[in-house]
Amino acid sequence: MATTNKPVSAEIEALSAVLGTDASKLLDPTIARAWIALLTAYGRVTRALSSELMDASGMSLADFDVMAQLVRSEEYRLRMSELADAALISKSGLTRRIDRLAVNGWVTRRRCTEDGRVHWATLTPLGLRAFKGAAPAHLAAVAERFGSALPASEMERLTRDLLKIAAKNAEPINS
Amino acid sequence: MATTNKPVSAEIEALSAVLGTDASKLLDPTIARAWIALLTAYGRVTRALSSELMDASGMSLADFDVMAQLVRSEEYRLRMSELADAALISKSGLTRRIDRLAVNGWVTRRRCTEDGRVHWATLTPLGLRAFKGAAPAHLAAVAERFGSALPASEMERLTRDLLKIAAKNAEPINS
DNA sequence: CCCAGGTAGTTGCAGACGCAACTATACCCC
DNA sequence: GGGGTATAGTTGCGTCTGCAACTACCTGGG
Repeated sequence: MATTNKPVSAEIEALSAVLGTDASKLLDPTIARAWIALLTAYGRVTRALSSELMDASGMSLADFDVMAQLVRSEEYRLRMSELADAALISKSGLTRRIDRLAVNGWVTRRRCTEDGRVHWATLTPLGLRAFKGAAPAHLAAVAERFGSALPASEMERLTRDLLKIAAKNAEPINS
Repeated sequence: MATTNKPVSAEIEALSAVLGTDASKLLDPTIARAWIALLTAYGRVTRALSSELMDASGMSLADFDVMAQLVRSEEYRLRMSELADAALISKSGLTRRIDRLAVNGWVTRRRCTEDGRVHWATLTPLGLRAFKGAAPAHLAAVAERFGSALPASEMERLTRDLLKIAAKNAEPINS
């Protein structure tokens, strides 16, 4: 990664000199710049959003994502594995995240009566209230930190491009 | 976050119903889609790159970034705090990362003779060799997973957009 | 029946991160 | 030149993560 103040192309030039071969043949400078820009933009925005959300609502970004998935689900509940896939985290990560949300009283975990292997994670009324309390400020922060940088048409183009990249890398997260 | 298979706009619709107010006034759906696309693209690409790099070279993505910063620095060395800023991690994170790299013999840490507070992290010849060994495959993977999704002109536009977003969120990482 | 094999979820473990408090050094100014 | 302040780096601590091994449960074939 590079800071914004230094020209990113220098990275490739330095690598070229060191690698003995022409590094720009290994990684086109245009691509390198874009990749570093993605890392930088992602890192800065998520860092800021995460600490703002935590300060305002005592909720991590990952908590918010998980609860958002439950909010948009029927009866506010999902099976553990569905939820893990939707929130893009590992099964074990979800187990412990639900533990923490359960301690707060925001989510319950109940074994399914029809299939004993399945557990339902369900948003509680308290959890729903917490989410409703957190969402406005968090969504406003996304709009401010991320959304306000580009006009709408450009934002749509950005979406298309990013989804193409995502599509190129569509692999399941849980084995 | 959402999976790719579900229409992202559903997220906003579901939130609207639940939040009681019109969620699209809190977060424009265009922005929401773009934000989720960014999270998804970032998550998938870095996850894949990270495990490929680790398997091939026993090096984490963060290790690679730190070593890349040293490679492009004069005399292959940087002060701890410069390096932390350049690699976008916290001071304490860097301290421990350098510990690990030092155990591998890839980096040394020496106190500066002129200013006793300063410590220089220096890439060793062994570290340089490890980096040279890892770089080609890793850079090729970046080109494949990230770079090949878009034509060059589009990639440049993407870079400009991402840098605008990064610029909107330019805050120092270390207090 | 019951056992083999598959699926859902949890747990042990090791690695990583950041914040805040701490140590060590330098600098400044009276 | 001694005390206050600023800077560089490390450490204690709590938290988060994923992988691999494990438990619990279901299901289908003999």
